[in-house]
Amino acid sequence: MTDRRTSIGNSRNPETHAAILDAAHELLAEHGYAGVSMEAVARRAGAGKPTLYRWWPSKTALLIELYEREKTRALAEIPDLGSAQKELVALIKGVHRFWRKTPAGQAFRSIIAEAQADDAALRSLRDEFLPRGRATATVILDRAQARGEIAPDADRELLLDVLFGFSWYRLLTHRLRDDTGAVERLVAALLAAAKAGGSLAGD
Amino acid sequence: MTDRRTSIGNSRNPETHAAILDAAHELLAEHGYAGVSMEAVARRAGAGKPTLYRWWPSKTALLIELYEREKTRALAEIPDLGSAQKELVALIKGVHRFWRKTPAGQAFRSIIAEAQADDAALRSLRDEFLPRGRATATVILDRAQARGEIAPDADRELLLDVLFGFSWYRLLTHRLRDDTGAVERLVAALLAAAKAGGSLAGD
DNA sequence: CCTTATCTGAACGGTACGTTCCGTTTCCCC
DNA sequence: GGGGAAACGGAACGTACCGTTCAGATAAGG
Repeated sequence: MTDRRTSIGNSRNPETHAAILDAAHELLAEHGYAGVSMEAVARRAGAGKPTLYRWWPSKTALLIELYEREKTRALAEIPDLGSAQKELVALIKGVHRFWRKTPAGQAFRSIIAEAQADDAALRSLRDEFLPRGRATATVILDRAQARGEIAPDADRELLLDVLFGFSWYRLLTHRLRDDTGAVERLVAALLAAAKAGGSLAGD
Repeated sequence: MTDRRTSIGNSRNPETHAAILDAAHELLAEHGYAGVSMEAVARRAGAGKPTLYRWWPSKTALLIELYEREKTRALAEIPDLGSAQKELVALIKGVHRFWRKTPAGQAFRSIIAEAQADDAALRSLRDEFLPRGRATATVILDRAQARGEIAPDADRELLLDVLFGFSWYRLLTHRLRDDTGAVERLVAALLAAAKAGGSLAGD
């Protein structure tokens, strides 16, 4: 959108790269999912469509890179807060805030939506993208197990499925905001079950 | 797809109505979300596009009607099974089976995806479609409260958000199948919390 | 009988997709 | 210093779908 850009020769132009991600960022913030098309991004970025397709095979790939960029900017690791309750609540609420305050929420909604129409996108979402996002939670659960806050045989995957499922549900129905302590109570309930070793423990 | 249909005069032709829903059903089963376009449905049904748009303002509306039709065919009410645990597990597993065995799962994925690109579709999904689906669960929770299985002030909305959030997550990541007793354990954990009146109870 | 509403089919302008070709720029290597 | 090689923007292409409009045909209902 600024001055004219062109090739810088034999290698990739980082300005072009940034301009395209910035354009996607702005379109996402202004018009949501529907406003983001490869054509619109190219127009806004002052780039050629072949340039987009040279670096990103699909719109989903572009959105994923945008999401990761925002993530490293806005989302920090969760430090040791003394209890799994506090840490998990901080994690979930941090993610919700991230989704609300940045275009990342829009991007993520788009990525999920796209995955429902494209099998390859679904596999990449489930097998590469989501596991990366679970890394922070895994650290928290490791600490919790070391503290003895959850049983050694607790079904951690199920616990995370429930927490992220809840988050997805709120995101996809546009209800991230209604925080009447729901996250706190949900985490408390799940931790209680995971500690007892009864219900959320391995089968 | 069968013989030629035409107007039957002054009133709506039920064969046309059925043929369009059947065509959507088949396309959904064969090609998933991506295979369903208003054009493709019209072609397969041997119908005119104006006919589709006369009765359904959007693809989402068509998919919702298709979903409801399948639902009344495949999904029954949950009878009194003696415990909320059994009933909720039966409900959730029934829904998962419904999503797996019929095109309804594809339809529902499409409806959710569409809602991420269209605000009107999102509102209709959240404020009309989903509440209808919660009716069965509400009956179960009423019985549970009458039995004293969950506290009178339990946060029923949160409980359902968690259960359906989990189900959505599994549906949208195409992992409805891996039942290692996950549903049973999740329901048990939530019911325990809702009975204690501590964590899942009203704030 | 004739208004009225339905149906199919064809066509329209608009948007986006993903690709191809072109001419230009500049680095990298010889 | 010269010559690929690869990147860049721009234009155009064919395909697909969108949602709408028009035409022509059908047949119920008053």
